Amino acid sequence: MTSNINCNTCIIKSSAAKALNSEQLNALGKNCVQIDFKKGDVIFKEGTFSVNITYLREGIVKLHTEGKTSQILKIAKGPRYLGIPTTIEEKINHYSATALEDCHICFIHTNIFKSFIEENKKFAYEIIVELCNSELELFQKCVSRTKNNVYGRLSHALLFFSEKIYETDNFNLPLSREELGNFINTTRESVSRVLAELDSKKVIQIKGRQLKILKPEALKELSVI
DNA sequence: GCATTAACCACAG
DNA sequence: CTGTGGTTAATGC
Repeated sequence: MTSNINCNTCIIKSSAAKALNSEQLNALGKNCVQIDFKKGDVIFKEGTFSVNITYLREGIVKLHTEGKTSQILKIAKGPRYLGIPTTIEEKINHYSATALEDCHICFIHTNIFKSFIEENKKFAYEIIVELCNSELELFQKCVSRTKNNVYGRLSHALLFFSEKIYETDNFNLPLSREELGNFINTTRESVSRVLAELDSKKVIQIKGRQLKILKPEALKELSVI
């Protein structure tokens, strides 16, 4: 149960962890736990105390706010870190993470993570790169949400799932209509209507959550970004 | 004014 | 949880 993890032999290291030497990887193994989550499981929750950096080795999660007006902030696919902004210099999680598919997660003590940043330049640099990518992605999303109408926002989201998450034109949507609405700032009714209309125009094929993108170019035209 | 967009509500699968 | 229809408020032309 309390056996240490061997991070030296991990084949799904983050690009930052690849910069660690063997000694540091041993230290990392002693200061983290790996936990498997099932689809639908809560990984961490908004408002709770947090002393860990969360590393999503494998799987897909949604980062979201709690409450009646729940917003989906981001959909993330492993490998990548999840909780850096909500853990560094913060005691309380500012958002929740829920598994959309089965996930392998490593919880890493914030202290060892911080010490790596101090003692290993390459590690720190790779963390900055990841945070920069994340910010750019959010800027894009921000523009899409501000400049696009419902068609454009949904098109953007469908392309995002297709290109960034599943890397195929044919996949199952990981979200309900309601959640999709929360993701692109609209209502479940609008999502239903737009999906039905795109289907009737043969831009996509939608059956329940089964989605096939027939004309990605058409979706790109609907979205300004 | 008139048309369009999208939210809100209600009700039926 | 979804799909659809009616209603309505806001916005653009």
